[in-house]
Amino acid sequence: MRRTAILDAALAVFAEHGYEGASVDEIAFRAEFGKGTLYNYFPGGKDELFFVLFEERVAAGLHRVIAHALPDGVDLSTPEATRTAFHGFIRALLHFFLEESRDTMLMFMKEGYRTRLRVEHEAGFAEHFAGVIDAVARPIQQAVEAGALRPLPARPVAHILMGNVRGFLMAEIDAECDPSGHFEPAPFGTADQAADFLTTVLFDGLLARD
Amino acid sequence: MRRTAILDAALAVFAEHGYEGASVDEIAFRAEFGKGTLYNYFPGGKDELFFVLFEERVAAGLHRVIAHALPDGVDLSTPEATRTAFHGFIRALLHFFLEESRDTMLMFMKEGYRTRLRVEHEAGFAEHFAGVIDAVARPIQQAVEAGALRPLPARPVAHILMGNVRGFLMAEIDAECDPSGHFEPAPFGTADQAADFLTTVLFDGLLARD
DNA sequence: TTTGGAAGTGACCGGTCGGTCACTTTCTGA
DNA sequence: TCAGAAAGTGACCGACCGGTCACTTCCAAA
Repeated sequence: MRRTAILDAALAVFAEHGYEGASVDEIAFRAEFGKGTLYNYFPGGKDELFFVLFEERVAAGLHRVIAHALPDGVDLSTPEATRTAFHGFIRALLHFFLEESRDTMLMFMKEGYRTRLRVEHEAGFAEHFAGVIDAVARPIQQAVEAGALRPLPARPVAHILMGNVRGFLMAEIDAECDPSGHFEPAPFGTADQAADFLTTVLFDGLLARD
Repeated sequence: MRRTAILDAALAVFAEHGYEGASVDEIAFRAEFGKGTLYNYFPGGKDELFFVLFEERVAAGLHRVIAHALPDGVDLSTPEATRTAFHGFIRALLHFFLEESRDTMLMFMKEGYRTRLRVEHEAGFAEHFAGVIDAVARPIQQAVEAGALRPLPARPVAHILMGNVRGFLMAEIDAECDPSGHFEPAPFGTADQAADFLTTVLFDGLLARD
């Protein structure tokens, strides 16, 4: 499938150089097609490539992880069950981005903010973002109603949760992009250790309990 | 002071368009100088402007807030005192970025990741980042040793804390850049409400307590 | 008033990049 | 076999941008 090959190449180039730094020539070269062919498949050019990638790789990947790790009917009736469920979710997110599709993560990290700047696609991006947050907020709301979580508004909590995962991934990029060692040691350890750590901080809280 | 005028203009343009989108012509135009003058003051051009701004505005501002809100000798002997101290710190950070210097925040948010990509200045950027994290980690370590916080490693906790502030600011940008209303309502409320919310999540934890 | 250097300037240069389109190659079905 | 359509191509174009430098303006000291 030509389309997929072009998207793969575009993802790799966006992940490596960011949106501005990516050149359509390089994308076409890596996909082993002429630039004209690329424009046959994506008349909108660079812009359309970025949007489609965000839609089909980033947003779709996130929804897949959410559906798998926090399925309808997951037990959220007690604090312990809720903690376990979200611990698994955080771990699944980290594994997805770090291992399954690293390029997706890099594009997501480096260019996340850009989605707010492109007026043409603003509505589309906003829809995807809101969809992800909503999908995470739903089980949170459920757990709040069951008395398993503090009575906090669900969407802000979902923002916080996703923001912390994002923060961990940023730190990973730091450590990776820094051969001189200024950022080492990697602040969170492995993906599993990071999931444990994030879960402890977010669900148990930083304050000591007797 | 010419230098300051140029830096002010550069900060405004970087905040508005990001690093790639900013043109040296526009910076010179806004500073009301010829482009040549700009190169007299900053021979390194765009790159040097960005680095100096990051150094003198972003990093210096963060250190000022830290020194003011978490001074040496602040009481971190009990969970309650620690919670109060960091609540004040989070509030001070949000106020600094949202009210005192919005452009600084925007540049910081939009281009934070870029600092990892510019090899020439990598060491300088890394030093500033590490310095900020260290300054936050120091009181955290103190509180951990006093038994006020869980026995978690201080630097990762500092990362988490700063990452959450960053996440809130990102959400603010979203809400601000979205006239069509897809992101509304602003997920965290005012800066003070956001500080309360973040403190609750991070220090008390999400799980319900009987 | 003169003068020499410091400060300021913007037209210009080389290079890059997104996008186009006239042309070539490949496919298909009659 | 062949003709016409579909798919593929890359040289080229115009726009833009960072950085330069020969020139002008300013100013302070003599």
